[in-house]
Amino acid sequence: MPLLASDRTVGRLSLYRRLLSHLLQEKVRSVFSHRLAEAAGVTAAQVRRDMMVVGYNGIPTKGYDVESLIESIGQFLDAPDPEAVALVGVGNLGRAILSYFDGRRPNLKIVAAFDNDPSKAGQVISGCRCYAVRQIPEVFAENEIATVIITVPADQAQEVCDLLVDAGAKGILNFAPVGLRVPAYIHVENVDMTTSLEKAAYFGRRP
Amino acid sequence: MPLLASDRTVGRLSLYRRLLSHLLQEKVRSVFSHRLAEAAGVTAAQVRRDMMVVGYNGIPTKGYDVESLIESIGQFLDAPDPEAVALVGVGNLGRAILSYFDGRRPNLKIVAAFDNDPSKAGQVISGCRCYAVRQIPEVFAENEIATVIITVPADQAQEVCDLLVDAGAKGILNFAPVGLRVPAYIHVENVDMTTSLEKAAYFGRRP
DNA sequence: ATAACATCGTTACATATGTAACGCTGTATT
DNA sequence: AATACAGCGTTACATATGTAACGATGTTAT
Ligand SMILES: NC(=O)c1ccc[n+]([C@@H]2O[C@H](COP(=O)([O-])OP(=O)(O)OC[C@H]3O[C@@H](n4cnc5c(N)ncnc54)[C@H](O)[C@@H]3O)[C@@H](O)[C@H]2O)c1
Ligand SMILES: NC(=O)c1ccc[n+]([C@@H]2O[C@H](COP(=O)([O-])OP(=O)(O)OC[C@H]3O[C@@H](n4cnc5c(N)ncnc54)[C@H](O)[C@@H]3O)[C@@H](O)[C@H]2O)c1
Repeated sequence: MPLLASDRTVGRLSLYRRLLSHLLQEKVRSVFSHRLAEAAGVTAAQVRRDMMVVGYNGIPTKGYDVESLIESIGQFLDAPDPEAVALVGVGNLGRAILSYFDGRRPNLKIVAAFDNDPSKAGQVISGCRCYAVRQIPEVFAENEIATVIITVPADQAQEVCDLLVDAGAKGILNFAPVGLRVPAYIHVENVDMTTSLEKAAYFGRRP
Repeated sequence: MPLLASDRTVGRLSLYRRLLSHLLQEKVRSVFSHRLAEAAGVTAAQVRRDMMVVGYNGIPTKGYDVESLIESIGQFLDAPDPEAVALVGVGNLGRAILSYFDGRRPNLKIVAAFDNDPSKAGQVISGCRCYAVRQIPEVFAENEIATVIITVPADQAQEVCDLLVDAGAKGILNFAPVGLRVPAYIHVENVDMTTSLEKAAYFGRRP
């Protein structure tokens, strides 16, 4: 299993897996690179090339076996054991995300939420328990949390980020519209909705 | 003003503008490519190259004038007149987005929200009026809406998308985890949070 | 005034990413 | 059993994107 996979490739693999899961729900057993490509919005060659990365082999005239391909992508993308995820900032967006991920990916489950609003502590929102910010170190240690989601106001994001890194976070999904300063070994994935909306408007205008 | 700008370039320009706005709030008048690059997480050469695209010229030893650079990027990215945006699906995520964009970008304002839940129609949420789905054509025509945000459940997204395209949408920001089928001249910008979270986890694990 | 210097704009180069071509493989059909 | 063929894996190619190098330029200090 090669350890090399580009950012883009990982993104597509994640997408393929979701599409394959839908197919499985519809009792589809096998799929050709063409069809998977069409659903993902890429070329068939791209799909086949991505399969090389995960080391999965299809069968000519049969295509890919949906179930075992999901399994293979999982082995490549996921950690060996289910992973615990934490979210910080139980506001409008944070609550929406908690409800969205509730029960969605068993291997990547949000098990703890943190907020500095005292009234949040102790609550259970969308199946996720809320804690005070000062409890981050202990909860992270108990659950071996390495992946976190930041949904606090922009002016609080860096401060919160530092706490999370100290507590052992390695991968950060950041929704605050600020560039976080982190050590080199930490990975930050930014979701920038303002930029996305401006891109939609720009390219919608100029085809 | 060249009409060529890659997806990535547009994304960075949008980011630069936000960073520059922050600088302006702090009364910073001018900025060097190095500092802007650092804040954006790119190289100084990248910043200078991007400035070529918008046709803006800085001054050696002075750098870029913050205020006029914001103006130039705006002329490049934005439509000549303020643009109206619509959102469909006033649920958990939709409401969070309405509150987030409320009064943020004057040139790109969410003026209408749509939902098929009758109790939503007539409400005003975060300064945005809600309508029934069947009112899409008239409201789009009245406000010349070309950019839309889709936050309906996945199994409703394609249907809603078709309505929006018929009503004149050109740029679509899609939060539903499905690949939308649209005519070639329509631009779809997907925000895929599941993929983003899986990427954060994957690259956090393997540096 | 002029020389020194930091930064800019631009061109040339390097890497990353995506596309297409091609031979191989396994199934189905006669 | 032989043959046709559709799809796969792989390699080679094309394009897109990012990085660095270099000469031009304007400001500041002597
Ligand atoms: N709402 C959206 O759709 C949206 C879209 C894009 C980006 N964002 C960004 O996401 C972040 C959250 O947005 P929101 O709309 O949910 O805001 P919000 O104000 O509704 O929620 C923020 C939450 O963070 C908590 N908080 C504040 N400081 C904290 C701290 N130091 N430690 C822990 N918790 C703290 C608050 O108590 C609150 O519950 C912001 O940075 C915003 O810019 C939001
Ligand atoms: N909540 C999140 O953080 C999150 C994250 C990523 C993606 N998403 C995606 O965003 C979408 C919305 O998520 P949500 O959590 O807000 O769901 P939600 O159920 O809270 O909201 C959906 C809203 O859409 C409305 N709706 C349903 N069908 C409609 C139709 N045909 N026309 C108009 N309106 C319709 C519903 O009345 C409801 O108000 C989903 O596709 C979800 O997968 C959500």
